Amino acid sequence: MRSMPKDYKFDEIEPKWQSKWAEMKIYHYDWNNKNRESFSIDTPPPYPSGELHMGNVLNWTYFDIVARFKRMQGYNVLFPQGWDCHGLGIEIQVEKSNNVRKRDMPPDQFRSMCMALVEKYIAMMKEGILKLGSSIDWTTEYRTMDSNYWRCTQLSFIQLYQKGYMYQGTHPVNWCPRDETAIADAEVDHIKKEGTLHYIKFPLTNSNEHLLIATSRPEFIPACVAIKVNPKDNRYGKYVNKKITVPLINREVPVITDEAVDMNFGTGAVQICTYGDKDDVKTVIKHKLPVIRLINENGKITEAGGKYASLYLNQARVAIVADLTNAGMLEKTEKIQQEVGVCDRCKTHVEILERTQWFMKTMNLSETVERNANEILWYPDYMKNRLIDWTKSLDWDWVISRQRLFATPIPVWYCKTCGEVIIAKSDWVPIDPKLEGPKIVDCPKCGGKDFNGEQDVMDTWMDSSITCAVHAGWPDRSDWKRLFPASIHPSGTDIIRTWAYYLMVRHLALFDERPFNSVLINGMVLGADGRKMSKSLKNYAAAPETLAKNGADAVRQWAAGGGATGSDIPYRIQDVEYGKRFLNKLWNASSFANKLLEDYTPQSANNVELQLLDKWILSKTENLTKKVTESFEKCQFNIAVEDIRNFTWHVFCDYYLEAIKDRLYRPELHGKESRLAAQYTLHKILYRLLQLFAPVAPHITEEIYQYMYLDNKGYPSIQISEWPKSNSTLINEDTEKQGDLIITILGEIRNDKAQKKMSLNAPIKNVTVYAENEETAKIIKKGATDIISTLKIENFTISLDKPVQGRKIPFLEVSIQIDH
RNA sequence: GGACCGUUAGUCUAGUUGGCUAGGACGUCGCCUUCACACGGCGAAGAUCACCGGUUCAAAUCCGGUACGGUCCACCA
Repeated sequence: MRSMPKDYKFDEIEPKWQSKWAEMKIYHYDWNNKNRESFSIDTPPPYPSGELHMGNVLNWTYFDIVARFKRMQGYNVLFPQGWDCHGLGIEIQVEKSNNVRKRDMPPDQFRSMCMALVEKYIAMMKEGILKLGSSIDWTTEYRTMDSNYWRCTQLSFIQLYQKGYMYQGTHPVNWCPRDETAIADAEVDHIKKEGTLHYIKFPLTNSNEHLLIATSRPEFIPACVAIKVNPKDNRYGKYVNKKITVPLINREVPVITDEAVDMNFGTGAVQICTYGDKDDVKTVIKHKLPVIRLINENGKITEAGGKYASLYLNQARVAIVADLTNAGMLEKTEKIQQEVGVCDRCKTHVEILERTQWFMKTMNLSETVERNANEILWYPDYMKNRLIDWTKSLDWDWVISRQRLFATPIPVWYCKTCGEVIIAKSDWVPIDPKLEGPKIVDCPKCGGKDFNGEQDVMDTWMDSSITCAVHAGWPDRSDWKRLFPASIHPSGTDIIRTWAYYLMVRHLALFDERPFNSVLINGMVLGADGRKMSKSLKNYAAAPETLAKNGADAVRQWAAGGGATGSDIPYRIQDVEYGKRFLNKLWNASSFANKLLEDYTPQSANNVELQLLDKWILSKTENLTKKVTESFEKCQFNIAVEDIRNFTWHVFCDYYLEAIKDRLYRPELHGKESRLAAQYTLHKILYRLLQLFAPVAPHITEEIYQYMYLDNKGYPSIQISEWPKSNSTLINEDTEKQGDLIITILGEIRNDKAQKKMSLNAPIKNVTVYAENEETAKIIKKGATDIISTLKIENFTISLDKPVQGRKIPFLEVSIQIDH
């Protein structure tokens, strides 16, 4: 035991331990150790988008607590870290910051610009993760843009193709005209917007009558293939199966019926265009209507648009509305609130295009996904509904091809002669078919010798939805199943429908096994005002600044204790400051205890006779241990943190430490045995509190451990000390009740002093405690010295007579009379 | 429109198998410069636990309904 400095300096101690832990290699997963059970964390590979934000802080704190807790419990913990590099986000930022367009430059050059930006962002985020004290095994670090990761992603594509899960097809897909790529449903956001509903006359063919249809997208009139009405709509019965002439382009289309048509919206007559929205897609399939390709990849009208060809959609809209007005076909317009699909990266209005794409068959996995979602553990449980509901709501297979540059290539070629699809062999990957041909000479079908490499690349989620297998060592380690399925998969409420879902379908399809056995959900970080945290709302807190100012252990307490797991958590600086003050309290209490234990050796305290309050706090500590362990097991970090802090501060410091001071200072009065018992208890309790708090605040607990317990306990770090098991033989309800009685009496007398505006240190002349029965009197007697010495009482009497006056303690069988 | 979550003191929040005399933090007020800590201690005020009904000896907690807020999903062309 060494003496401790007066103040706790987090800015010196936290970095010190962060580097020492790395040197000690205590975070390594030990492949050679087969005795300890494995515990694997499916760490999310974050999208490098700049500096670490408070949302990351929340997530990384959650699963770092799990990692540290499990390590102390003796598990062989795998805590890897990767980076999800590819994607539109980076491409858009590179275009903006360099003022370039990716189509106007060599793809390789653009790719390297992307990689440079990603590396810059990774460095920023990594710094933040390190400063938070995350116990990551950095030897596992990977990037999805690395060739080795490409190999994994491409290999999984090949294997899924072989299993019949990957296919090429021509179907309508969501399309972002700005980014010129297909996107999946999960990448479409919906925003509320004011639109204009146009009431347009559609003349009945060979008649003077006309149908009035209402549409918010008149620009799609050239692609109108039908008009639909509700079969129950009496207004339109006579038009059904008749032909209508589409205005401006004079094409004849049928009037069809569909029960889905809302008779009360607009005019109850709807134009079906290919494709104005997803509903059109359904109608076209259902009624086998023809498809007119009105727009091309960048949102311009095609030849099919006649005189409007080569206009952008919004230009065509203006022209068409003008023409309709001139022709007297536009009856009126009105404003409506509508919700439109936009690209989640660039917020451009999403169109629907029919183009040949690669798909993964996911629809037939929905039931399996649902069953597995029900079988695994969710923290909190109700979050499973998010995945199940999403799975049930899907109606298209997953489109996995993208028309982009910064992504994993699809390892496929096409024979120039016969069009045969050549899928890469497993040992060809990683490979970029844009740069290299297939490793065969002749087309296996026609013998042709020329091939076109696939230009499309994979959806970023194709990279990140195999993390569970890759983390475990697939495809290179034969024993990767030791770590698969992952023990825990952390996910935010916002990415359940993407990451959790895609992980499920990919692994189920590839390995016929679910990827993880439990899911830990974090909510979103809100600003102090309860709204979503964002720079534009001015409620943004910068994580690096917060960490630098308050230290990781304080910020981690906010993350762990700021609210229930899974719920959104506002960022409150008061919570962080409270955490800081708690650390200060813990430090002071520890350095005080350290002083009181200077002459103490645990060996000397064998069979020491414990006093009531010693047994009392020992019993309470065992109960605390039980409760905290259970809370950590259930990922209820907020409950664990609150229990540990309240106990440490208010039970341990305010009562126990105060009560034993006199026994420690004056052995001549209380006896050496009593002093030793207090030291024994103090030594034991503080160690337990440090251990319980170590997963939440690893730095301060380590520092104190090193000063006070290293020699005695022998673990090089408290982080690998054995997690305490609650010792039920020390739990005694009677002892706790008796101790509580003493504490209550102490409190009452303190209260009396406070009301009389006395200093707590001021001596009291007489205190008489009236007990209602002998049993109570006996208990009070056991704690009498603690009461007397803590409160400086000169004459203390325990009486069995009924009191006439004095303080009556509610719910207890005593009352107190005090003279000062 | 559907699903899920929430509604607890001035503010934020805990309360997960019903036993609560509703816990904590911030803020407010009063007292205490007590030999670990004023980044402290002791205390006070402040809550009809959204509302209505039900089950129960007992409900913040379980059930049904209503209102308001949030999130996700689906939508009106």
